[in-house]
Amino acid sequence: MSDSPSKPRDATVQDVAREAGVSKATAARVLGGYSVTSPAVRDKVMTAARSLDYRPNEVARSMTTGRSRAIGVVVADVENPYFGLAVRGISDVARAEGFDVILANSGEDVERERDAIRMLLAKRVDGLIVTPASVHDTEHLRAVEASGRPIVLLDRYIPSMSVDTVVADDRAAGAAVARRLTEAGHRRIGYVSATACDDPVYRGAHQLHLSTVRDRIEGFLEAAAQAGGGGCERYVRLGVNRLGGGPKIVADLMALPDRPTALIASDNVVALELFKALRALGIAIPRDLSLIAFHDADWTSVTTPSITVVAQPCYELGSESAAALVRRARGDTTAGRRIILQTRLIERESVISPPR
Amino acid sequence: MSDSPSKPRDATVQDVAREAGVSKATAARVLGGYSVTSPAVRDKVMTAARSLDYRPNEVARSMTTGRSRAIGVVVADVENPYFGLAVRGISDVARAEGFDVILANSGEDVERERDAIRMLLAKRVDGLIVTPASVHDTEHLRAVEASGRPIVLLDRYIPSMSVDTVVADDRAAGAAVARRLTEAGHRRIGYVSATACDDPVYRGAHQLHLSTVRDRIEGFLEAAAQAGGGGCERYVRLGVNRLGGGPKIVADLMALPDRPTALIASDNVVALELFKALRALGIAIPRDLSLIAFHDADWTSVTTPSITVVAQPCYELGSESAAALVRRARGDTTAGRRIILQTRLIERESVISPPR
DNA sequence: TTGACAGATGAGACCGGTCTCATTATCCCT
DNA sequence: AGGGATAATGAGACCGGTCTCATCTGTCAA
Repeated sequence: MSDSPSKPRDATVQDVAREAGVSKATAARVLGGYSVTSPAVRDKVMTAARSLDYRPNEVARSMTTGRSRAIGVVVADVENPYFGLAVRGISDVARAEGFDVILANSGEDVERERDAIRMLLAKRVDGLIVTPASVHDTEHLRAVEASGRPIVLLDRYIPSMSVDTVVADDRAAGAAVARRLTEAGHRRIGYVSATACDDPVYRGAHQLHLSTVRDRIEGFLEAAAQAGGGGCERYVRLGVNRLGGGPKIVADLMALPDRPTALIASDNVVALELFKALRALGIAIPRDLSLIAFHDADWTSVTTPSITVVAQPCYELGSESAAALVRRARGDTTAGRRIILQTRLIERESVISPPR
Repeated sequence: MSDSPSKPRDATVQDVAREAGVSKATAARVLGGYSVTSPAVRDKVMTAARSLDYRPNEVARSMTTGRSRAIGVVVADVENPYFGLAVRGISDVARAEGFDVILANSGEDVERERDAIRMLLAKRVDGLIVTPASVHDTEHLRAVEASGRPIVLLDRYIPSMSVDTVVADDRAAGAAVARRLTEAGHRRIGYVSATACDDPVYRGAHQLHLSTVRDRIEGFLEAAAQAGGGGCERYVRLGVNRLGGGPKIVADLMALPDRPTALIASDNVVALELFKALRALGIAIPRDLSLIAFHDADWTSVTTPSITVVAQPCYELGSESAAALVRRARGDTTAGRRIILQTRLIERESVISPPR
């Protein structure tokens, strides 16, 4: 129908070639910047290209080459600044290396993760960076590995996969937090995570489908036990979802006969939930209860009291994984490596000795 | 070199056709789900496809069709949860409508915005959603509009462009904030924005290259003046960057002979900066100074005092823009519309009457 | 002068889908 | 039984690049 106004079909190599009076092959050589051409021809072609406002069609280009100069990133939660920072790390490195970044969001859902990977592969990205939503549900990840397309795991490792993986030292971080608290005198320490789980009561590491959470809890429990804080398993709570659940879990913990004297929040969203719930119950931090949170979210320094946190190398997590992926995309076929970055405990005001 | 192990080149329509014993055209019909085929053939082809683990090559597909069933999103700052939420709104709608989302980050930088748009167009996305980094530097956006590819502006409008635009009612929001403060008795009200600017002193709306900031400030100044708070222009400060600058700007404002009795923060990052800087100076909120911030970031409810904020319809900003874009991609050619969503003031504890 | 050789260009196949058009098989009706 | 409409399939062009291979020209050494 009304197609007359906006039909100035994009200029193609062929069009440019005609305008410049050379063959399609020659024009392509100039425009694609490959092979050799004479300065005179180069000039003619570039002039023609400009006058026709030629823009290369990446789709056609990547169909023939099989490569797209793009890397796909599947992130667990775009809304979380934690991953936002990692994405910036990825973008910066990718850009510097000449790769575009295509970002997709899984929302911690394996189904959507699968979809996102399918789409990215269909778009023929040169490689994938994924924060796997589950250590258990991984055939789709293995399929990528098997297909020979590079894949890098970000933030969470999968024990049975040997692809490049960039993670924080979560076990050490969990242990460091436990030590900080036991040294302050705490023996009954709780751990609260957002990770969804059928059963909010901790029954063992096998329930956990994220390596980060699993490692942190194991590191914490082990270090706590060593320091005389055995049996903290009973203070581990899972599945604090964003839409509440915090108040109930906090109330439960606080109603225990031997209630914990310190709490560890697995990420900044959980920390916020705990903070609110504790305040609502009239439990003062740190007087009645000490608190340490994972992730140095900017706001944790501004609450009253400010919150002692584990700072994680988010940006580096991203930049290292991008660097690894680029190496692979360029042909590196050495064995997969696991890059483990260190965390850092930032002391603030939310930890003191337990009340007697 | 070591190419022997991972060379099982992906199966193509041709391969499936051969395996199923039909022509390439027929196999394509079945696999592409178009035209008509007999149930028997359909069966044979699907079986063959499964056995060969066929996956369609979207690149080839979109080369012939010219469409990619993907929409490109250029967001100003992935790290900002404000946009994170909007992205979720976009994703949800896009997904429901059968579109993939390709996300790119401009970091509020026009140059990167241009790059991102070039890349997305080269990938032949079916449409673009952009949060323009500047109202002034817009030829690349106009070029998209002129090319006939749908483009929707998100969060910020460009007065001279008539494409679909989804924004919050920033002018009304600015006015509402001003009224809230003047009704509490404030007459000297400051406004602090992160928007970069050559000159941190406000000289007029023309310096501002973001419609959001401009509208908010204009709405604020107008409403303040009406209520007897004229001359607040001198309390407007721009360019609080993330890496400090907050302390200096706050110190400057507080050193003025007639220092402001209330401050408005243009977004939650600025609010955080102000909060820290004020605390460092020993200025108590709300006793010495009232504070209202834009964006209901989750942490604003947990500070002491909690912060009165303007809640913005982030998710809806995203979902509406995606809906608009999908409409366009499906062929709607009616005139561009501007969709204006309302904000809401959430009362908390950071506003009281000014000290005498 | 001639032949080897490098540099520059052209012709055309190819990537993996979609889609048009022609052909064949099937069915229904008079 | 014959003819026209319809359904199902095949053959092959096409999208816009890349890339191989052949051709042509000019230079230089023998």
